[in-house]
Order: sequence, then structure tokens, then C-alpha cells
Amino acid sequence: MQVNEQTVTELARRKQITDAAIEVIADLGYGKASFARIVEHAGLSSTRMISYHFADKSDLVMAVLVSAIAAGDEVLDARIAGVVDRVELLRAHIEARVEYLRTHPKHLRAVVEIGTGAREPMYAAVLRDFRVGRLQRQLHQGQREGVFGQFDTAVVAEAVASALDGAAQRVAAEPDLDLTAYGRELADLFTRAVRP
Amino acid sequence: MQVNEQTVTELARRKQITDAAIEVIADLGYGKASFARIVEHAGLSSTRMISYHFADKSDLVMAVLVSAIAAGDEVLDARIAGVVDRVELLRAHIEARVEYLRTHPKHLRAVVEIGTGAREPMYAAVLRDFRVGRLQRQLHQGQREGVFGQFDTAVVAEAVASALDGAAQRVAAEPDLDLTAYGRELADLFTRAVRP
Amino acid sequence: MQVNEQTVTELARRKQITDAAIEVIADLGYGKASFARIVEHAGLSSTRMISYHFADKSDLVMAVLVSAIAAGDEVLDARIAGVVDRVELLRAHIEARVEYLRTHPKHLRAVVEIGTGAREPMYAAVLRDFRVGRLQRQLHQGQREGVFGQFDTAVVAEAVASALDGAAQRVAAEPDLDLTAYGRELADLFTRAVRP
Amino acid sequence: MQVNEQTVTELARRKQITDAAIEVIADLGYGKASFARIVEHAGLSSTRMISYHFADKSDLVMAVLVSAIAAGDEVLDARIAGVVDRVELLRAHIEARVEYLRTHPKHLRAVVEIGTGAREPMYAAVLRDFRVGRLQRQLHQGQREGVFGQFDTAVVAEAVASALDGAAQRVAAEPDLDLTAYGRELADLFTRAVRP
DNA sequence: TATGAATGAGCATTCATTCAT
DNA sequence: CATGAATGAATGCTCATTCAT
Repeated sequence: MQVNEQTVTELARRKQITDAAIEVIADLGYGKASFARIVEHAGLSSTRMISYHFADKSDLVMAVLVSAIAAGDEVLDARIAGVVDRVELLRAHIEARVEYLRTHPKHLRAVVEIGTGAREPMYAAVLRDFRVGRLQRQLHQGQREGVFGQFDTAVVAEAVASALDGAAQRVAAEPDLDLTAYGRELADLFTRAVRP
Repeated sequence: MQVNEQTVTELARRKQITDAAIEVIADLGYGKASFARIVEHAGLSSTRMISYHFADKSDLVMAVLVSAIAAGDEVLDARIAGVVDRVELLRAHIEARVEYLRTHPKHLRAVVEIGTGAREPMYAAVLRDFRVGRLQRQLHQGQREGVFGQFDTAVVAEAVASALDGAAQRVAAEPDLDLTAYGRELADLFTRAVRP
Repeated sequence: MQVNEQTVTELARRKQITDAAIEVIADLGYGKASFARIVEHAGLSSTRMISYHFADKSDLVMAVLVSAIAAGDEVLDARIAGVVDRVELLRAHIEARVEYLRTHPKHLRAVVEIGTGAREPMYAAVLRDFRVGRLQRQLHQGQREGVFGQFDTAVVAEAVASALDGAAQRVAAEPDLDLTAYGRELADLFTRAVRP
Repeated sequence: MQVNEQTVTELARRKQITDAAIEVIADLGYGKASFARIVEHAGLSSTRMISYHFADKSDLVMAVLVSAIAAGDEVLDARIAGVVDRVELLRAHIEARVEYLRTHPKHLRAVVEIGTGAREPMYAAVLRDFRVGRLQRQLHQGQREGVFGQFDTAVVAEAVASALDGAAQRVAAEPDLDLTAYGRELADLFTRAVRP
């Protein structure tokens, strides 16, 4: 008995809907991702099903965000584990995100779509944390250690995050893109850029 | 009497509507920019007015794109005129885009919104041309001249373009942002990154 | 050319819809009076028609209120014209309202339904004015002239208004009720009650 | 073991739900008083709880009516106990109802809301009994005894009941209203009105 | 005694577009 | 050059109720 006890069915349904929502948002964009499209994709009987399991649309979108970001951070954590060198850490970070894009294209694309398409400030904090939070702290630490040059960490972190957003956009239009190479290029680019 | 005859009234109306559309798209995002919001903003009597002057929504959006991109390229042309050094040209390019963002925030933001929010492939070519076309050619030329190192020009051009998109997003949420400094940081960042 | 120019068609449609809304609100009550029921009653093609002519539901309800109240005040004005005696004025007022209930049962019932069923404070002012505004001023004036006794005019005005509401409720359940007699009884009741 | 056996838990649950329903109906109005709102207010887990303990919505509403009316009649009985004078009985009746409104505002308001908002004829009998039943019999008896004048007892009883409804409405919008004074005014008003 | 899960019907409102003048 | 009038489809969301444990 836990405080926040939840049925397995309940959790399974939420996951089913969240997964469908990720696909639909990634494929159609945030603006066109209606409940109707999501139930179609999930094979549910009616939109009523979504309303039953989520308080409202923003509740569902937040669940999508949490789910996709958790998966992305898992990949990131696995990739940077044991890396100590600051420059290598930056490279690992960028490559991990691109790897995530390669293994979970719909997930990352959904996050980007929500980030650019949704206007509600509700998602701002969690999105900002995912995009630049950790990265900016790493850059800052690298500067303190003298490994990186002097630059505005906010600007660089935003540039890295935007470059990854751009990669997600490009791969959507160009599915055969070699993402491993793309990630290496991006990592090269920014490791050169942060040199003292 | 010319072949492509258009009255001044017609042109003025189109401009009035296009300008209103730019503001609305920039302010509400592509997804929420409906005819209704645009007529409100333009002070027109009904959405019928838009349908009369534009074939359909994509026609209007294309007009917005053409108008905003022309203004952006004008700023760019003025800024790079006479610059010959490749590195300075890159710097000039980036700073010109940020200057455009500073002087015409709604225009650039509208372009970014359409780029991220609209799904019709119709706009893809003109958007790609604006975002990376000229830039990629410049990077390529710099490599041929041996001024830049070896990197994937498509990746770097996309990264620069994305960084500028990101700047447009950030300034929308943070209007007091010092864009001149932001442009300089970005130019520094990428000029470092392209060094051989 | 007037400032607030409006087409005849537009006005006719609004009236058609408003009239249907009055009937539906009177028959089904405010809570059950949906756009769907109103278009059915008006013989329109879809609820879209209502949304086209009225900004939203409260806009339609306000139109209903204005229309029904105007008709009621017309009956009142005709009935009290030339009456100078204060007591006779009170009698005329009450009988005029009941006469209005007799000649326009749906209209008055719609007003009562909105008054009791709608929670939006939006309608409060216009409803209060219709129910007690004039009446309370008359009672006050009668007291100043020494024709009426000393009582709280707000309480008595509210009691009269509530009695008329009650009559509207009763006649809905009991359509054969002799309203002329009912009005006379009510007038007798309150003229006795205000005597010094 | 009795035929109509009911556990204390069952009764307690029904009371919990009924009490919550009274509050919700009083606060939001009959139209907006959904199972969802009632469940929220009662702190229950789901609407299923209500459906389990009550056959349907009208069953719950009827329970609300019975409960609220019983409480109101208790106040009335206590107030009129020992009063024999017909005029004083009328005064006591009115003042008791207003006192009930003062001590149990939600209860009386819920009854009024159901009376005006619900359309089902199911509640008509019990509502009519509460509103005018006893009162009309008293008025009739007073006329037979020659203490009251000649008037239509149905009309006067309905007027008194409506005035009390109106008081409930007014106090909802104007919580600082001096109800004791209001009750006295109302009692004065109607005792004057029934004089021979 | 309780509950989790599901449901079909209905709600007001918004959308870009079209017909007729 | 402009407009008034209309429209079908879709939006997210709420409703009381039921099935199966």
C-alpha cells in the first residue's frame, strides 16, 4: 500500500495513451495533435477514454513531456557515466542527445514540437530544464576549471539545444540522414567553439 | 495598361492584411493565428476580406514569408556589403540576423513560427533558402579558400540557423534581452567553431 | 447611413433566433436550453447559425433578456399611463405584470428562468432593474407622500417581484389558471399590505 | 434482524453524500451540481460511490429534499409550538422560515434551487407541501375563524412562499443582510395583508 | 460494501471557406 | 472592390450511468 496507489490497468492505459500521443505529436505537430487523432492511433473507442484518464489536454501533454524527457535523460546518463573530462563530457552530452534522436525519434520530436508549438507557460520550466539545464551547469563548471574559454554559457547552451532541435527537424524531413555522423559533426563543432 | 496590372488599393489591402498576419503569427503562434484573429488585428470587417484578397490560407502565409524574408535579406545585404574577409562575412551574417530580430522582432518571429508550426511542404524551399541557403554557400566557399576548417557545411549552417531561431524564441520570453551582445556572442561562438 | 448599421436579414435572423431561444428557455428551463434545442425550434440548419449571429451564449441570453424585458415594460407603460394615484399605480403595476404573463407567457417565464437558473453576474443588473427597480422607486415615493405606511421598500419590492415569479411558475404547471383573477388577488394583497 | 435493515455505514455514507450535495446545489445551483462536483466536495474517490448509494440522480435529489425539509420543519415546529393566535401563527411561520434560512442557509437554498431549477415533476408534491401546504391550511382556518379577511388562500400562500424564496436568493448575493429584520418586515407585510 | 474502468451523447465554440450579390 | 450570410467539420470537455469484479 503506497500513498499514491494506482492500478496496473490505469497505468497501462495512461502509458498506451501517452505513447500514442507521442507518435501523433511527432507526426502531425502539436497543433494538429487532437484527441481524435490520438485515439485513432491508440486504437481506443472514443476520446472519452482520454478525458477519463487525464484531467485535460495539458495533463496529457505534461505526461508526454515527463515520459519523453525521462527516456532522453536515461540515454544521457548512460552515455556520460564515467566521463570526467569536461570536453569529453560536452561531446558525450551532444552525442547522447543525437543518439536519443536516433533510437527514439518520435520522443525527441514530440518534445521539440511541444517546445515550439505550445504556448502555455506551464511547460516552460520542464522544457528549459531538459534543453539547457544540465548543459549550462556543465559549461559553467568547465569555465571555472579553465578548460573552456570565456563565453556566455546561456548563449552557448541555448545554441547547442537549438542545434539539437534543428537536427530533429531535419531528420523528420530527411529520414535517411546519418545521425551518428551528424552527432559527431555537432560535437566537433561545439567542442571547437568552447576552446579557450 | 500592363499585363500584371494591380491597383494600389489591392496592393495596400494585401499589405495591410499581411502586416496584421505577421503580428498575429508572431504573437499567438502559427497554430492560433486564425483569420478571425487577423481581421481583428487589422481592423477589418470580416474574414471574407482575407479570402477575397488571398486564394487561401497558404497564399497568405506565403505572402507573409516573402515579405518578412525580403525585409530580413535587406538588412543582411546592407550589413555584408563590402565585407570580403570570410570570417568577417560569417560574423556579419549572424549579427545581421540578430539585428533584424532586434529591429523587426515580429517579422523574424513570424518566419520562425511558420518554420516550426506549419507542416505544409509548400513553404519548405523558401524557408530553407532563408535559413541556410546563402550561409551554406559562404561556408563552402570559405572551406575552398582554406579559411575554414573541414566540417559538414550543412550541419554548421543548420546549427547557425537554429541558434538564430533559438534567439528569436528567447527574446519573445525575455524581451529585455541585450540582443546586440547576444549577436556578438553567437558570432564569436561560430567564428571560433569554423577555424581550421 | 447610421452609425450602427445592420442589415435587415441580420436583424431578422437575430430576432428569429432570440424568439426561438425565449420559447426554449421558457419550456425547458435555462439549464436545458442548449443551442441544439434552439436551432431545432427555430428550424435552422445548425448551431453554427447561432454562433454566427451571436458572440457566445451570454450574448444570446442578453438579447433574450433585452427583448423580453422591453416587451414587458411596454405592457407596463401602457397600463400605468395616466394613473396618478399611488395605490392605483401599485395595483396597475402588479396587474400589468400579470397581464404580460398572460399575453406573453413564454417571455416572462424566460426572464424568470434566466433569473433563477443563470449564475453569471452579468445579467444581475438588468434583471434587478426589471424586477424591483421601478417598483421600489414607486413605493418610496408613496411613502414620502404619506400614502403608504412605513416598511422596508426593498423587502416589499422583492416580495412583489417574487410573487410575480411565483405566478409565472404556477401558470406553467397549471395552464388553465385564471390569471386576471390572480392578478387582482395579488394587487389586493399588496395594496392592503402597504396601507399606513 | 429487521426487514428494512440498513447498516450504520450505509446511512453514514448517504448522509455524507447528501450533505455534500446540499452544499454544492446551494453554491453552484441545481444546473451545475454534477456528481463530479459533489464527489469533490465530499472527498470521495469517484462518482461511482454516489451511484452505488443512490439509484440515480433524482434519488439523491429526493434525499436532499427530504433531509433539508425535515430540518426546516423542525425549526418551524419549535417556533410555532404553543402559539394559538392565528395572526401570531402566521408571523411565527414566516419568521421560522427566515430563521431557518439564517441557521441553515445552504439547506434552504438547495430546496429553492431544486424548486426552480429541476424540471422533473417528481419533486413537485414534496416541494409544494413544504412551500405552501401547511401555510395554506392555516390561512384557510384563519378565514373560517373570521380572523383573516377574504382572499384566495392559494394566492397568498404562494406569495408568502415566493417571498421566502426571494429572501434566499437575496441573501446569497448579499450575505450581510440582516435576516432577523428581514423576517420581521416580511411578517409585518403579510400580517397587514391578511387583515379583514 | 466498495471500486476501477468505461461509455455514448451532448455541450459551446472555432475553423477556413463558399455562394450570391 | 467588397460584403453579408452561411456552412460542415472539428475542437476539448462534461454528463449520469453501467459493467464486471
